[in-house]
Amino acid sequence: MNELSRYERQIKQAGLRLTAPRRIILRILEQSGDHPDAAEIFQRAAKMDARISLATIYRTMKVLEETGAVERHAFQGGPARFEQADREHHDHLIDIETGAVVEFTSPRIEELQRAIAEELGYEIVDHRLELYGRKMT
Amino acid sequence: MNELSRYERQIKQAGLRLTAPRRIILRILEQSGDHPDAAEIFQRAAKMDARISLATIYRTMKVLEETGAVERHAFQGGPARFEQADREHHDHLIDIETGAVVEFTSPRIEELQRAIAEELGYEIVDHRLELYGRKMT
DNA sequence: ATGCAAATGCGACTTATTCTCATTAAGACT
DNA sequence: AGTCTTAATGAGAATAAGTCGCATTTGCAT
Ligand SMILES: [Zn+2]
Ligand SMILES: [Zn+2]
Ligand SMILES: [Zn+2]
Ligand SMILES: [Zn+2]
Repeated sequence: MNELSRYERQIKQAGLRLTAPRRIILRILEQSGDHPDAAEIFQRAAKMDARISLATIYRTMKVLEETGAVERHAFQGGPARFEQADREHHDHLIDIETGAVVEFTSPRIEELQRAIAEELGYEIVDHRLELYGRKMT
Repeated sequence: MNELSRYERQIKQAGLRLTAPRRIILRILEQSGDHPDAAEIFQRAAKMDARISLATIYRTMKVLEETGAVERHAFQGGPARFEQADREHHDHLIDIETGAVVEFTSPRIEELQRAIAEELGYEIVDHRLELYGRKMT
């Protein structure tokens, strides 16, 4: 009866308990192709188990972030948004008209960032690159 | 007696009133070489005129942002931080140990961003590039 | 099956920011 | 200088996002 998902295994390996709320939240993240915020995850979770509380969503997101299972983004002003972390690193372009989030990667930008930081005597631990744009006609 | 600063002129040209609180806040921004948040600006302003309220700081920062006099940054988690907008565009590296903010520019990254957005069919309206790092030993 | 610590639910709290509304005061016009 | 109009302010209430304290529940090692 061990049908543990990649994420469920990650939880256990971190010495954490695989509780019902965590299972549900992990399932939601696996199924989401978007970048939901805590309130959205809460709503989706409520459909599977109405007992789950918003505080648990926040706590779980923090735990998942710490174990490396999810990534947290804080786009312009809005609440934190999350996505699974098992994908290749990418950055985001946000459509300022529709709010749509487009993902992209640029090895050259990544390398330039590294070089810039190094020149300043720093080692990059994390970075954020967000482009805000509007569709060209 | 018309010793209007660049910013004060900007305010008037936007059809806004040049009030005492606005003068004070503008002076503070002119003198700050750092990236203060609303609370810090409030404290500095209180030294010049104790009547000024925090709500006015927030309102004024919004107005100044709209008139293009200041730029708003939202670094990792913390409150919004501001700086004058009359400088050359630059991005930021934040020291995760000390909180220090180092500024840098990279024409190559800027150009790459433009090219990426264009390829995706977008025109960049704004962007954020923040590096979070720790000093190399 | 039992026990204990970890995790949860709930509400209170915090932090950052915005809003409401009565009062003040810029700036325009005598 | 005095008056008027209305934008801007101060003070505090309200809101939004997230965290915390604590009694209760529950995963899971024994
Ligand atoms: Zn990147
Ligand atoms: Zn993404
Ligand atoms: Zn830039
Ligand atoms: Zn700067």
